[in-house]
Amino acid sequence: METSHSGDELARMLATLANPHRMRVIAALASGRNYVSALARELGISRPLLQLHLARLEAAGLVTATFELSADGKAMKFYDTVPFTVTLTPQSIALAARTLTLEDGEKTS
Amino acid sequence: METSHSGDELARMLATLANPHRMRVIAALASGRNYVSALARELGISRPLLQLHLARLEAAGLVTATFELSADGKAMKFYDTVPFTVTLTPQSIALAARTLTLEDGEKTS
DNA sequence: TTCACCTGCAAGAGAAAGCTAGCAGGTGCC
DNA sequence: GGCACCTGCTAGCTTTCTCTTGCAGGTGAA
Repeated sequence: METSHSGDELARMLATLANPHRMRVIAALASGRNYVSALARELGISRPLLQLHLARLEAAGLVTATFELSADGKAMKFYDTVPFTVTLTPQSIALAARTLTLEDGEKTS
Repeated sequence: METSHSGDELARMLATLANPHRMRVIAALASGRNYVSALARELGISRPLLQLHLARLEAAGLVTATFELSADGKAMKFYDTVPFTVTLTPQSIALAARTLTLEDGEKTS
């Protein structure tokens, strides 16, 4: 399930993974799905902070969210990891760098 | 030449790679070593800026620097890429997350 | 109703990253 | 000397990231 990424996608993915909290979130979800509040308790961080990191992980395509109703009718948002495999080498980075957007005047249209 | 990294090392490596300029530096050096000023011209960025990024890349262990004297006696700093292979999966991240430092009271000594 | 649980959002402060401008040193060649 | 090239450093601004605090909504159970 290897995906070919554009340079910008790869950069955003790496920036997203390069954070201790988000690494721990991936680690926690890799051993089983969970919902936001329980995950916050498990990781020992505040729920708003976790939601911020989950939003970034989801934006980078590293986790997915599913809304479900618990047995007693509570609306709960479950998160899962998205399987991915990215191999980083000088060559793979050189390849991705070819498709990087010019941060300045990108749109020529 | 795969290295096993601590969680902190991996995080710093990812943070270092997650930058368009630094990706381009890796790309440029992957096709051949070069010295600072020439590399700055090739990439179209200012020399001080490039030096900043090179320092970060070197700190993350992704490039190495070698001081050499050119034929006409100029002191020139040549940079090379360090071969590396890092495979990123939810599992590998979960493994690295186990060795993450607690950003707060890390030293118990 | 009150409590315990679930969710979402946003303002504001503090910390870190990114970049420029400008200074310093050196060499060799005309 | 003056110019062209090489290197190194840093003060200071701007932008981005990170995190807390505090508010809003909802449900079911005692």
